[in-house]
Amino acid sequence: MRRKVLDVAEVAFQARGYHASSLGDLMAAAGVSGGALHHHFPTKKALALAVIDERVAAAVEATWIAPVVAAASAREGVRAVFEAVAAELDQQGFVRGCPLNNLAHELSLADPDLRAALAGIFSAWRQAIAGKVRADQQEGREQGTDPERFAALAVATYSGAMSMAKTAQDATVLRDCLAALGEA
Amino acid sequence: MRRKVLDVAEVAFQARGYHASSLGDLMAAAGVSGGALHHHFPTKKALALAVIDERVAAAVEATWIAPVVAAASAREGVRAVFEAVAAELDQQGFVRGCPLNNLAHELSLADPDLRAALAGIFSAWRQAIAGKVRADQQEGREQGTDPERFAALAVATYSGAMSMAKTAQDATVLRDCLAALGEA
DNA sequence: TTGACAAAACAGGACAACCGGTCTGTTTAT
DNA sequence: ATAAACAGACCGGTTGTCCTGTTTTGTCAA
Repeated sequence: MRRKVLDVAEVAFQARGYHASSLGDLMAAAGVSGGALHHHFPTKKALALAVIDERVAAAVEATWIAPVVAAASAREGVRAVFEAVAAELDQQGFVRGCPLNNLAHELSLADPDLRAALAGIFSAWRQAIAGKVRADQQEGREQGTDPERFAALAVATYSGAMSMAKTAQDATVLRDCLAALGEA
Repeated sequence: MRRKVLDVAEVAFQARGYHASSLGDLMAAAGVSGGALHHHFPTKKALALAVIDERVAAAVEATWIAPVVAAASAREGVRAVFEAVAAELDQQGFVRGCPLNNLAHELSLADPDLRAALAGIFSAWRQAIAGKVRADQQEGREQGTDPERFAALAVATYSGAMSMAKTAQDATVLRDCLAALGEA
């Protein structure tokens, strides 16, 4: 039951946003009653926090952190993620946007607890990339690059490109940005 | 009257978002009645379209397009905008986010007309930057850069950095990204 | 294994507040 | 005199929270 609600909320929050997803819609989609929903998540905010902590964090880990950590280098990892996401969006034919950025945009100014949870995920993401750059430097694969700044640029570029791709419903901008990063 | 409503809606939509800004709140803040509001904007969506077409477009023009067009080069213009925005956010001590990206995130999947209006602003923004790069190339100030890709990267990086700055309530990431763009 | 009991999970109704849109009447501007 | 602008009431529907009652699950002792 709890998992059904989380599954449904994760999808709805990404596709429509938090405010535009009513508890009624989520209950109907998950096939649960008000009593059951409120037993597991006493308030709508509690549900959002659970989605952020359990689902959004996991999505960033799977889409970004794990591939970068496992890649031959940070640059190779970033390139691979951009390409994988662009290919996946092309195949889907629809761009729902980045789960983290979709919620971060909507909720960062709305609630400090939600903002803190979202900020924590951004921070972990950036630290993972910066950590990989440092490992690259120690092993001679990279030099002259500031790890924190590289990480900030990678996360910002991806976040912005996903926003643009969502508005344009076209994943080409991801490839354009990757090419421009390679050139610059 | 009409202008008061637009003023108030522009601020509320940026600060809280469209769905979390009720017409009641906007009316109270603008000091107008329901009759007056609906005379000028028959539906909430019409109000959002007006804010996008008249206020968001103007903000992107003032913050980005005009300075880049007037700069010595596209790269100099991009640098100057990042720095100016970072400085302004530091002075404000608060990050509300980019008016275009805030609404684009919330509304792109919610309504095709709103998405089209937002996409149009992104497109004009990118074209202005790409056009400046082309002018630079013709006058020998730039070479070997793909104008469209450079523009995509500049817009994406700024958009992503503003999202991150809003979540962190800290403008440092704008400077980090600018420095990383300079290095890369 | 069974029965008793408690806790957890679930169903679904009630509630006040809120929402955007519709509409009639009044005021203001031309 | 007429059109535009404005006031504010009304409406049905929606919303998240709160709550009581019922069902299911877990635990324990006999």
